[in-house]
Amino acid sequence: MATRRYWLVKSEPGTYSIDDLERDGTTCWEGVRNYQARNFLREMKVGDRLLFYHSNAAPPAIVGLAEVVREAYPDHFAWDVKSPYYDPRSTKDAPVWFMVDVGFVERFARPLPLPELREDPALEGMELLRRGSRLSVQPVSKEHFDHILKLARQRS
DNA sequence: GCCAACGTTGGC
DNA sequence: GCCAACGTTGGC
Repeated sequence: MATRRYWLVKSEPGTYSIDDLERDGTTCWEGVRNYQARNFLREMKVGDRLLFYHSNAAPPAIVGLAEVVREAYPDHFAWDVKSPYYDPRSTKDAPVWFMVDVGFVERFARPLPLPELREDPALEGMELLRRGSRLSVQPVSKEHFDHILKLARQRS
């Protein structure tokens, strides 16, 4: 069996929040329109863990945990002219964009705000913390992932 | 609301 | 292939 991998995915809470995922149980992760992020989506395996990050929030924060429940398949929103994610380059015969399905695992009792993460030497080198980092789907090392779970469970 | 950083587009 | 212009992301 392949080793489980770890990722971080961003979502604006006004668009889709961890509370929405908790309510829905599972959802399709549509709308990724960046090639590097897409390639990471396609590497995901069922059971991989996802840190759920709220971007454009005050403050931005890692707010919970999700898991991959279905591996990459074509993002049909790209075919829908009425969708904000419509992209005519993607066709049913040759899909360009993909999505996975994700399932709710937990909402952290203590969200981890970005400024706090930036100050943590144990997270040095994490993609999220790189200056100017905009990647909405990114791999996370096991060391960083484990540390973040530990932080989420600490009493403040 | 501002703007830095980044990815993409398209002229040449 | 270069690179300027543009649109978007996302922190602040």
